[in-house]
Amino acid sequence: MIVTIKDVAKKANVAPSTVSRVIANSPRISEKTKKRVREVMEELGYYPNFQARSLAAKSTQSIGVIMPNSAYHAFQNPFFPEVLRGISKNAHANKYGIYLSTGSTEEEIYAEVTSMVQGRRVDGVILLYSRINDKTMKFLQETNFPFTVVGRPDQNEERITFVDNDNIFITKQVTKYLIELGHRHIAFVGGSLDFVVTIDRLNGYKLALNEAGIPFNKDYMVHEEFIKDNGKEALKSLMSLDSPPTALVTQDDLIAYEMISHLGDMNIKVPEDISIVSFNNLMLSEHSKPPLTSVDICIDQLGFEATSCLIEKIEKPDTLPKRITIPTKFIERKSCERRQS
Amino acid sequence: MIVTIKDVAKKANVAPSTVSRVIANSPRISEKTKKRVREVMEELGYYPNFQARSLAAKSTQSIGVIMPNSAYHAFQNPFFPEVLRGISKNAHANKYGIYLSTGSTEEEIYAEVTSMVQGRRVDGVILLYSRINDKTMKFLQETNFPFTVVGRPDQNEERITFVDNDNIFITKQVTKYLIELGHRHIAFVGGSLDFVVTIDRLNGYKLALNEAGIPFNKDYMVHEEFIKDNGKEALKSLMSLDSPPTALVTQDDLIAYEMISHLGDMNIKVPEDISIVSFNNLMLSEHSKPPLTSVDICIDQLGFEATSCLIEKIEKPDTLPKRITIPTKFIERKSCERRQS
DNA sequence: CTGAAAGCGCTTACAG
DNA sequence: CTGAAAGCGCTTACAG
Repeated sequence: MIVTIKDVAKKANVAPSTVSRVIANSPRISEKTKKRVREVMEELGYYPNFQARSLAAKSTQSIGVIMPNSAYHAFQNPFFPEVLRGISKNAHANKYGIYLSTGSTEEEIYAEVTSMVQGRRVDGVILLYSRINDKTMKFLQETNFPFTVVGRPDQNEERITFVDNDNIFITKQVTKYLIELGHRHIAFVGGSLDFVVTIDRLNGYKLALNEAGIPFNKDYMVHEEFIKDNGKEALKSLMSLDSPPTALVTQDDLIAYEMISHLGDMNIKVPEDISIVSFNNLMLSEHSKPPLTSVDICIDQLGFEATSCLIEKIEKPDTLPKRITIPTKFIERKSCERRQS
Repeated sequence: MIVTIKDVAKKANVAPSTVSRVIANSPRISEKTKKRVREVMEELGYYPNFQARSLAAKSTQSIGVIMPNSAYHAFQNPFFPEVLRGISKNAHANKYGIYLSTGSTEEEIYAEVTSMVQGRRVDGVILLYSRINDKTMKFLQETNFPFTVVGRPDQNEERITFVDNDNIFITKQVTKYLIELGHRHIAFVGGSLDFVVTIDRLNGYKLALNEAGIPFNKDYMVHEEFIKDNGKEALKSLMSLDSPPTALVTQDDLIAYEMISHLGDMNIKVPEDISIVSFNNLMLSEHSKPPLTSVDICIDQLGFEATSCLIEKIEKPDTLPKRITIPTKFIERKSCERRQS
């Protein structure tokens, strides 16, 4: 019923091992034999069985991609499909398949990853997030299983291969940009502090304030937890401070859109009354009202490079750990304005 | 080095077959033995090897998910992560893994699917799109491999299990809604006509016009091809017709956002000058300017149900083909207005 | 350049 | 309730 390597071997008058070598395109087989075997394969409609191959060769030719469970609106955030695109472009070119893990709690993710790794379902893993004190990452490190991270690990940075933007630097730049426009009351609207990306961006923001001699104001920090519950209320209390911010640094374009909408409801105009800079430069940001000034972090490149590093690690286990920094582009649009004093 | 079923068997003083039965939680093994074996598994850190299991049991416990290659902005469109969420929720609950295929051309997709199927890498396949005359779908049907479709197949509808909204009906409703607001010049801004979803929605639109005695005007049809190249120009020529439309039915919220942006540049106001209804009800549509009137098609439910059907088909091969229709919700917001005559 | 044989780590009739 | 044995479909030293 199912055509196996034996059927091909018999019909082509060779040994199964020869057929196997033809599949692998081994240079040790003569072109003549290869041709004949290939014809038979074609004729019989032979396809190699992945499981058998994996078991015998101890390589699955697939990589596990781990999504975070609770990043802000993860599943509606175009970040993930975009990074997947980068990953799959590269994986595909190298003949790797993608195994997707999407646990909905930290525990589920951990369980999925351990069984994926221990059960040898994949040859390596890409973590699409970096969270503080992450069990899953710790596990991967301890078992010495090939993995790479999109984002900066919070521990053992020097011993883990990862791909990231220079979040501290770019957030500093972006905050400086606002300061140079005359803003002094700048709020930071970020994701969860469980994620390293939030911490890094917050730090970049603080560095810029510090350099400009602007004191950091805790009331100017708004985090995911508040937004999720009730973004509007969070924003309202921010805007009713004694000296409300005249500019926002938001973690992600999606959050920026939401903020702009709420501000509109409160009759606060962007950029006339308040300036906004954001990150990710989603396709839509060009078309939002006003068009959003945003940092393009080259999401698909993050995925692409993480995949390169992983494949390298899988195929040459003694590859040294490295950090790859993906350059960013500041896209100036219309959501920021000079502060009238 | 790697702990196998044999190691466990030896240490627990049972046969490998017994260990295997414990893993499968066979009722034929005594609780006492199970307990002992499980303790040893724990102690040795045993994890079953997926490949070996798959090979012996002829079941991979994973499903292949096939993304389209060129749907409008597929990789920035939140439709896909959303549908993936529905799929993974269900797959996970049933102990299936997800194998993602993301070829970038139709040929690549076809090649990936055939090797996935013939190589027994997955037990079944979900197609996330339905395109006219699709080789891949034809292949799946001919090989009689378990698969389901998110969307309506263009051929052999009665013999394929699929999950869809009632696109014809809902687009008719939505067009009627515009007609009842007094609009007579209604344009249809759609995706590619290669996809059945576009055809269905276009037909619903035509039906509504027809019922209202409004002649169908070919100039009122704008398709993906034009938008992609230059959405602005496409819109400009639409709006500079002798009698430009006073309302748009757009295929997808993403397109709607883009149109609203371009219209803004042309000083045409939504909804004062032109009304827009759209589909998908993305998270953002609540926050767009104006908030978008859109049809919620329950994307994650599409994915969830498609997965149920597929798993049923995998586990009971004689399950009859069926169509499942996911109900939709019309979300009325502020992007439509009564036509002043 | 090719083949015979062992083995990858499981499952599953069959037998008792 | 448990075990011995064959087999899933490949790969890969080893030998010639």
